[in-house]
Amino acid sequence: MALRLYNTLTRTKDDFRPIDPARVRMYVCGPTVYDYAHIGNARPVIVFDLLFRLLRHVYGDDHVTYVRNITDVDDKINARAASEHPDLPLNEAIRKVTSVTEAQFMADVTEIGCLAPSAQPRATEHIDDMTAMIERLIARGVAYVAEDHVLFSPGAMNAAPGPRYGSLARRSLDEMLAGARVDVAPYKRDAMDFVLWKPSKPGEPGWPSPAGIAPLGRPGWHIECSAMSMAKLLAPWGGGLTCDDPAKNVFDIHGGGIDLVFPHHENEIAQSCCAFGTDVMANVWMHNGFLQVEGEKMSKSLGNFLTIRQLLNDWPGEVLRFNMLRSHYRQPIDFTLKGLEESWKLLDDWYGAVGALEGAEAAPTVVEALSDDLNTPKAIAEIHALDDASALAGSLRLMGFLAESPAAFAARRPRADVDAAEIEAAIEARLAARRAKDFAASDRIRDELAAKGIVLKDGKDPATGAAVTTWELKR
RNA sequence: GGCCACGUGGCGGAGUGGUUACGCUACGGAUUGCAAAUCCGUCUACGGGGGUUCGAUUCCCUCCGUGGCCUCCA
Repeated sequence: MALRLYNTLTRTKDDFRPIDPARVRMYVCGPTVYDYAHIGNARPVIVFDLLFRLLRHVYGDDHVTYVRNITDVDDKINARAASEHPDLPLNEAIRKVTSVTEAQFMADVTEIGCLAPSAQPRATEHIDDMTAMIERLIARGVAYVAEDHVLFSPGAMNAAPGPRYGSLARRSLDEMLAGARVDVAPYKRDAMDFVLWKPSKPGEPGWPSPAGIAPLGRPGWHIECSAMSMAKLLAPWGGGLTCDDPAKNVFDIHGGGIDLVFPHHENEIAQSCCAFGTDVMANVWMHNGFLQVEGEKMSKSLGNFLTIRQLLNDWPGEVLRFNMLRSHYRQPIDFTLKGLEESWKLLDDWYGAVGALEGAEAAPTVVEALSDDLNTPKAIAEIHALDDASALAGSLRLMGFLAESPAAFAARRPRADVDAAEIEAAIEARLAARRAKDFAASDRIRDELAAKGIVLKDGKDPATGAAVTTWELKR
């Protein structure tokens, strides 16, 4: 069954063929660890986790390498560290902020059903790779030193043969210049030049600079992904700066949010392609659409800024995950309470239908839907069409659901403020009244419980035929 | 201002140049002492206006609306 993926680079949906048929290599831009991740951040994490699971299903669990980086060098981290731990030396405060935030992120995404990537490199662990790459870019004439900065020149890149700057975003340099709104730093030769390395301010974290620059410095944002993808996805297979074979310096899939297309991914491509002499950095570029909350863009000023952690207080992680996958990953998504309720109901139904089935296989129809550029709405429709509990369980597991027992999932419904024994007693009294055909009393008891939000479900014991009543809290 | 997406029935949400996706809700039936739950069934759509076509929700143009990006912001 062919896997087809939409490629932002070509704007077409094509059959996916890994460079190494036995080894799929994927890189996804991960979080900047300065604060709780919000639900918008969760979208690419969930989407590419699903792709990771599908690739493992198709190619085998041990034949997919998924790298998701952690950005731990950033101005926002510095600012947060300074304001949160004013008593500590900045570097220590930064370590504290990044380690706490990273642990929180991992806990959050684990709870929404995401497998750990094969590797999660931190930017600070790959500074040497970045400076080596920067040296290479200078040597190749596409980067230059100015006032202790190192800048990449898209103009120089486009003056040479090879890939064009702007081909991912489909914008020419002229168009970008025409749209530029921001003041151009004086040390730049050209407005489009972007920073590879910059000097650290006093007190900021700093590392030995490349290109003979004396002061300590720190990397620009884009170079880290070029360096870390090289270290984790090229070097282990013979690629990297010491390899002069362009064919070994390309990996399969690069993913992230659609807002990263420009400038982040465009710049990554420029850096990696110029450093390695390749035409592409990765063969397939995948981008997930943007997320809104209750029809509005999420922002702190609107007061609708939802962190994953806040949502997990009220909703099971699988409900958040399902709600996210109800829309196709490239479409915009509107995250709403109504949608979460509906998602929870469906998961409840499925948990009930599946029971305690173990080790089931996914339905071919579901795998096929997912193989068509992760068409999750179609996959969900196919799940609805299944009449076999085993295929249902297998299909849901493939998508990262059913991680807990039906009982554990059912217990996630809030019922803290009700007295179960009291309700059971009322139910017994009602059953007695019904047996006595005292329906007025029976209905009164039911109404009283309903007023407390308790819904009764009448049934029969399949063996004895005796009346049995269960209850749950109204949603 | 420039560039780029998206706009489907009460709601969510796929898809397609001509034949009811699917789900939730609502409604009808079965069931029930009556309900709830369950099962069966039913209804409503393709933002506005032009164009191409035998035929467009699907292609093209335009307008409106929403959103994204435009050099360090996920």
